[in-house]
Amino acid sequence: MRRDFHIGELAARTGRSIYTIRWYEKQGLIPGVARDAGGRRVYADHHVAWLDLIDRLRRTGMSIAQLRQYTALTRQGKSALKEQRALLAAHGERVRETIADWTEALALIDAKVAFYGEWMKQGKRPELAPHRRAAVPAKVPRKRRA
Amino acid sequence: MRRDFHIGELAARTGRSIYTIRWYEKQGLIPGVARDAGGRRVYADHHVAWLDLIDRLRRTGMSIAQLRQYTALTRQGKSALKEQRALLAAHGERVRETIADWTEALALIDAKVAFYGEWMKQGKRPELAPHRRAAVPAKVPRKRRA
DNA sequence: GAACATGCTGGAGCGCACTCCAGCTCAAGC
DNA sequence: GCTTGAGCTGGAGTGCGCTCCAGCATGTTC
Repeated sequence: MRRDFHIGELAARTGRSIYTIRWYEKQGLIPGVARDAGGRRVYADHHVAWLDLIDRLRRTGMSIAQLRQYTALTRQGKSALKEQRALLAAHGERVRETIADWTEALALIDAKVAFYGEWMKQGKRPELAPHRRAAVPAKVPRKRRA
Repeated sequence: MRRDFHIGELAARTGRSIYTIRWYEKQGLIPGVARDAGGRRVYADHHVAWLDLIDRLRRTGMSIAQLRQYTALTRQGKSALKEQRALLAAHGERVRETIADWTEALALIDAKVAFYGEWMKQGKRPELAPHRRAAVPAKVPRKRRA
């Protein structure tokens, strides 16, 4: 069974570039990276799993800064369990909100696509374009950049 | 009833900054902006609606470049209806995929939060951490930066 | 007609998340 | 023992989407 390996294999197994992995480490997102006699980084299977988790969080909009915080908490282990949980739960909440937001947007997009369909079918513009009546609240400051 | 207004009011009514509005126009995202005698931009209510639509699309991950394309198509009016519809439908598909992706990620996050809860309750790490068994496909090149 | 607000332009700057390079070391295979 | 390949470092560069500024023109109020 495989024991450990170098950065090239980690890159291949996670789909991230070697550059990115080194950069992530520099940002404090990859704890527990040993070096071999020649100064090369040495990884084990759990690093693959960790990078996959990181990737899930990144892809759901978690910033590098928050990821750094989370990583720092996991480094503290058991003593910071509560904080680890809280951070992840908060992120989950943001994800839930975003999904709701996107779902709402999707309804609008679908309506507009249907509207175009009608327009094409009838050869003339149907009454009241959907986006002209959409009561989108105007002043709300944008919370996330999804 | 209100007829038209200047950039300050448009900014106030859409929640975007004056800078952003001017920049959007430079990027070709705001068609039909007239000028008054003094060279100032003049807007009407439909610009508010348009900016709200733009915002919906932006917030669901449409890039400025795609928005530019879409705007160009709407400028062509009826003759490009089919393309407008296709572009929006394609975006809708991407939104659908992203929602699915995020929903999947949310399940993982919730599982991990629950795992932390167990750990804290039992005082010892439960069997098999969820992210260590998650069979995330590794090599798939990331398609979007959500 | 002076003061103040609002708007204009071109262009510089910024924050984020990478991405890449030059120049070097080290290890393994022939 | 020499070539080849993989990895190392510090630092520069990139793309995106804004954000802001200086310096100037115009409009409004008193």
